[in-house]
Amino acid sequence: MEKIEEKYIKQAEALAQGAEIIPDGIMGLAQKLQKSAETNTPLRVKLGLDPTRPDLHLGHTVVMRKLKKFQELGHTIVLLVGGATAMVGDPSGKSETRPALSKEQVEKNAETYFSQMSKVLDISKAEVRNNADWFHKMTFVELLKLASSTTVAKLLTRDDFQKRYTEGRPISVVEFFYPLMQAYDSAELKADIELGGTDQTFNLLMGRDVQSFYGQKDGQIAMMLPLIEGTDGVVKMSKTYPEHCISLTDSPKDMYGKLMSVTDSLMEKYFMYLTDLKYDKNNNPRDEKMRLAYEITKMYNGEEEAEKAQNEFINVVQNKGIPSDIETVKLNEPKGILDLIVSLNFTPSKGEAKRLIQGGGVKFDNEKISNPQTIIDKEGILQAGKRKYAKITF
RNA sequence: GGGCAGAUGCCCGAGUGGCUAAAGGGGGCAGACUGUAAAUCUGUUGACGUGAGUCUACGGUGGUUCGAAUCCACCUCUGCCCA
Repeated sequence: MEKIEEKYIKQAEALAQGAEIIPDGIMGLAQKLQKSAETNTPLRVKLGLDPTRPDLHLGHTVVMRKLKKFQELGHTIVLLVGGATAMVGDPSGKSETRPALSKEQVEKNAETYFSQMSKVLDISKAEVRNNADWFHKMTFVELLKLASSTTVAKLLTRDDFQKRYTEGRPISVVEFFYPLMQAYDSAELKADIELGGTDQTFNLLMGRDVQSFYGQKDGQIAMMLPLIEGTDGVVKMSKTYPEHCISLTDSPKDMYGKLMSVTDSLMEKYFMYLTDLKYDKNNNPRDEKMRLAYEITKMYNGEEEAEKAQNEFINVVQNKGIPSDIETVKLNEPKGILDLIVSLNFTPSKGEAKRLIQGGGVKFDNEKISNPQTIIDKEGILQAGKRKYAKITF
């Protein structure tokens, strides 16, 4: 390895913050950076996108924020839309083969993706590719060639394959192809760096192997970022568990609220990976969490919305007030409380509405309703649970 | 091709003829408390019905039985082993 200049090491250190890099850690990245500068060629930094469910959540932004740093240094961001891989589905243990998406659907989802991503990155400067372009016309013989680049033993070293194999759970052959496809993309794109979550380690490294199999000597390095846990603080934020996700398309109010419901112990991580702020453990944790929620809401919705969301939270949650934007429902005649709750979609069934009442979760004009037979025949504010309100008028 | 094991509610998982709308855990929802929608504790978690109760549900289809998630047959899917 040739001598690497100090400034590239510094740059690599800044870029690598919080990430794990294979091979050669920071030096591996520094080397890439130096070579890029010497040859005056921007690095090609790849990120794969799964177009099946285009909603981005805060977990995705960890990687996107990193990409942005590369972009700011003038490198090329290559966004790979997995139009073909979407048909396979990344092995996640419980995944099944996903339904094939039509070209139109993929494009539509990709659009949704980009509009959300542009809150973090400059999409117009990114190179966007779709692996359907090469996989859809790959011949079987070419596929065999790709398959010959690896072995079953090697694929089985991947954590979740190994786990499933030893536990006797199913592994579809098609899932075996997923890492190979992702790796082939890297060869096709001549990627220098590929970003992903730590769960992508195997796939990212496979990219190097496949690149060299196709004669690219200086293969990509893999940059892994930690997965952040969802609002429950246990399971990673993932589309598989939408209830724990904080989506970029959540309303500012929801985003703020969900952030406030994050387990305390997770705050430091959120600060580090989702914002440019630093967690101050000397502060009251609640105030720190409010600072966090405000900052992130601001990043994706602007200052004004963040302000509103915060005020709303203080009003509704901390002071147990009534939300400012509640729906007004006009009734023509008196209505039973159960029917009313269901018709407002506050609960999916009358049984559940009844349970909610029995649990003490329903109030009308701030008075607890305990009889499920109650008839609502006057104006007032109906509250079901802690988040659902409606103003009833006649 | 053959043998064995398995498929249960949102998820995991117990149950092997009536006491089972189905233990337990997770998650969800709610209540209490609090420094927050955190943590902790408690309750609740198929639908309809005020209620008694009725209906739907344990991979699918049939069958045995007064009665089946539980027994039988066939089918589908999955795993393991043998060839």
